[in-house]
Amino acid sequence: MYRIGELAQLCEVKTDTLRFYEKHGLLSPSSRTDSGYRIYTENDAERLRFILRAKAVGFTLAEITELLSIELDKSNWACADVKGLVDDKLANVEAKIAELNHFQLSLQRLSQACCGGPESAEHCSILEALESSTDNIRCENHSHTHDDVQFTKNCQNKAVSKNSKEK
Amino acid sequence: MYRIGELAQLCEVKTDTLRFYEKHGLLSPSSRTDSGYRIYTENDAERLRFILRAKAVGFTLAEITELLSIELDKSNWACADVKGLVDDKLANVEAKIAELNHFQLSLQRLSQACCGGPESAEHCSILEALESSTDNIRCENHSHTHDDVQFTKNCQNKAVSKNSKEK
DNA sequence: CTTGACCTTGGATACAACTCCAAGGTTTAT
DNA sequence: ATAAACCTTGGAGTTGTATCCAAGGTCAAG
Repeated sequence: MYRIGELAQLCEVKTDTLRFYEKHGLLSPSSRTDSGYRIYTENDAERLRFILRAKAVGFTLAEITELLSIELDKSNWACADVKGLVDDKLANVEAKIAELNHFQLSLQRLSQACCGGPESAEHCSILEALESSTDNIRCENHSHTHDDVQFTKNCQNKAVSKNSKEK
Repeated sequence: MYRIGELAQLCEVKTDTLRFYEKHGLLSPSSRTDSGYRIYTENDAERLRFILRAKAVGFTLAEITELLSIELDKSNWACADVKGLVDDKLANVEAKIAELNHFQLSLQRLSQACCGGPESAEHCSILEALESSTDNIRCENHSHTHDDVQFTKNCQNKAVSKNSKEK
């Protein structure tokens, strides 16, 4: 039997979070003291751990609600139902990964095109790429020959001095 | 010169979005008609395209606000500043990818452990994994020998019938 | 009997990026 | 002159997941 603060500490969540889960139907205390304090059983703690594990693999609270309703009535559900939820989520996660991979690639290209040096950003390849089509990013070396003397000034060299934070 | 609806159509956003960007300081029309209609110039349209391109590589509106303030005052910023924003974002995106990859792996393991068949979920490996440590997921075949006769009933076989949706 | 740590409730706030609505004014086409 | 299509404003709603707050009740120690 735990009071809300005890369960919270045990599972490393905040009491607010437990009340939030209760309000949203994920986890209600099995009973209350006469004075109204929430009392959670070991069973409730297990349910909370179920929730937290499901969160840890990426499920949203809405999805966890579904999982919980299956969990409480297993015999009326098929493996197919459960696996369906997992596979839907997987597809969902993979779609997000694909989007982020796209962002990553674009950002890498932008980053590579820019010297990152202390020079004025007036001819920064990144800004230029954002000013026109994102597709054709060109290195600062040959993007602007506004000053032929500084031909190589804007690329590669200066970058080294600043980027000690690269792992 | 565009009215809000024209610019919206041109750039495939909603008029609400343009007003939203204005309210948040990203893009204001260069002028208004006597009756108060917003009037956007070609310059404004370019600025909008800048915003949309930045969004397309993953920047949030807050980050785009920074980019725009650099863009409007390039000579007082260095390439390092711009590249810094890109690299920060890149790190950010990569962190999210890492998290999602973790979700993906967990979900794949869960999915693989479950037959996905029409059998009762009473011994579903996915639910069992969520009931206890997420780490040791075992296939339904050997997870429960509560009924030796049905040893292979719960795995692999039935899955084929349902999963025609796998691409 | 007071202090401090705990608990209660309802409601507000936060983030991101819109999206929608109502009530009314303007423009354009017929 | 009137209907359709456009525009204005301020403000509310959405999704997801909490987090925080204020005003007050409860409990155990000293």
